[in-house]
Amino acid sequence: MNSRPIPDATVGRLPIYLRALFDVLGDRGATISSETLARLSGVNAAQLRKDLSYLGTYGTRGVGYDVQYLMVQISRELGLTQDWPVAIIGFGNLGHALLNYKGFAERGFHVVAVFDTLKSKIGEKAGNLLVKHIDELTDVAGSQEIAIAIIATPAPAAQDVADRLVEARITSILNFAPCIINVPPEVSVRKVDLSMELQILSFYEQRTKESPPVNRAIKA
Amino acid sequence: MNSRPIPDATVGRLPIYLRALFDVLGDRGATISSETLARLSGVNAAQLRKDLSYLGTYGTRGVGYDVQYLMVQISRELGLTQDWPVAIIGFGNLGHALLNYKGFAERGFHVVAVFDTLKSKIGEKAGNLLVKHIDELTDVAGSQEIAIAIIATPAPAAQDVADRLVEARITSILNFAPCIINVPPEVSVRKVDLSMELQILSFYEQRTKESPPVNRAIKA
DNA sequence: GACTGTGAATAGTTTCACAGCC
DNA sequence: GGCTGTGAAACTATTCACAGTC
Repeated sequence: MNSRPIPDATVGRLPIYLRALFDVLGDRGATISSETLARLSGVNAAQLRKDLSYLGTYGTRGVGYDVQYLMVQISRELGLTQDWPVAIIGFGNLGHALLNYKGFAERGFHVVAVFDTLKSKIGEKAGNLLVKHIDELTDVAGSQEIAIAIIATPAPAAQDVADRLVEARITSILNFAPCIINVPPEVSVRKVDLSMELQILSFYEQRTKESPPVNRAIKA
Repeated sequence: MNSRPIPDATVGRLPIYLRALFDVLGDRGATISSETLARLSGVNAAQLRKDLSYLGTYGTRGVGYDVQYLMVQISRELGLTQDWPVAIIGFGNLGHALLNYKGFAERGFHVVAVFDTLKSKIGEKAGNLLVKHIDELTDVAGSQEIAIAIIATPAPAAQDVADRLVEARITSILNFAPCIINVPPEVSVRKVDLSMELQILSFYEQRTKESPPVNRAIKA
């Protein structure tokens, strides 16, 4: 079965598989079994096979998956065969860290513009870019064909930034500000909330302290 | 129904509710309906009510939830009524951003130690702390009773750091390095992978470009 | 009348287990 | 024999719809 809808849960794991394949990438023509790739990815082998089966029939029974070929297929499915120009809004500590993060370029994400509102930051050097005022967003986004933006501002500014992003016809937003932003339904938002992750850890930490240490595999 | 197991999916949403309540926090005794709180949190009202019902019976029919009281209950459930000393391993860009992130302290997470391996970084100022060599991890973690650590190193160093954390009896790890780390089952790990989030956005972005713009609410 | 709490229904996800192919 | 692909089973999560309470 090859045709459409790939479950959201599967989509969320494809980048993990891709990373694992990248790490294991050896000779041309090397293959990997579902068992091995699953272990490297921290999932169950049956789940890995089912996930991959949504993309197509890329394995060979009795042999496994061709590493290179599988990487190409997953990349294509994720839309990583093209370059994605990305904008970062907010050039504080987090904005700096994101700009310098090597993992983006590896996957075809190129930061092509950095915006802020603070007078003091406008014109500052950001890698080989200059920080622009957010009023230039629509112009720059249009001319550079930016579809993806990263919000790295404080929470109070996030909704205003989101509104501007929507106006600039950006359709995918990664939000690091610790708040919910409202956007029209055709815009995709993903949220990374740093303190949220710690709170979830705190929950399980407390649990294991209360009762005798019991395994806790955490998901989602 | 009050007794135990709170679903993982619910635990993952409690911090969102807490954030929304915090934002709406007004007068003493103010109440909020499941409808309103759900909207602010970006979830369905029935789901919110079911989630809260796992914690106990904290609402009043015909009225809603007392904002302050509900915040206390959620905080208690998440283990946020105590302070959590936290260590950051890796003092690069991301380590800096995390150290300066205000959202942690708000929820009782206090960075009490920062480690690195680079000679040049040891002794450097990190807020009101000094960066220590990772060899001191076990000593410091023991004396400061650190239970939670954040890995903010490059990927190749992450597994070694994780092993040291386990040895230092740290039981909760937030991993920002783009790789899977192996730990014994009694240790909780959560992973934040920045480029993974962009890859998932890329998938949905590509989808909407292929077919006429269709709503895409993304979860997981 | 307004709004919560929750069984029942539905939808989605994971795991099992094995047929089918190399 | 080894390993994939996948129906069926088991489990988990979400949503509906309404009885119960203020």
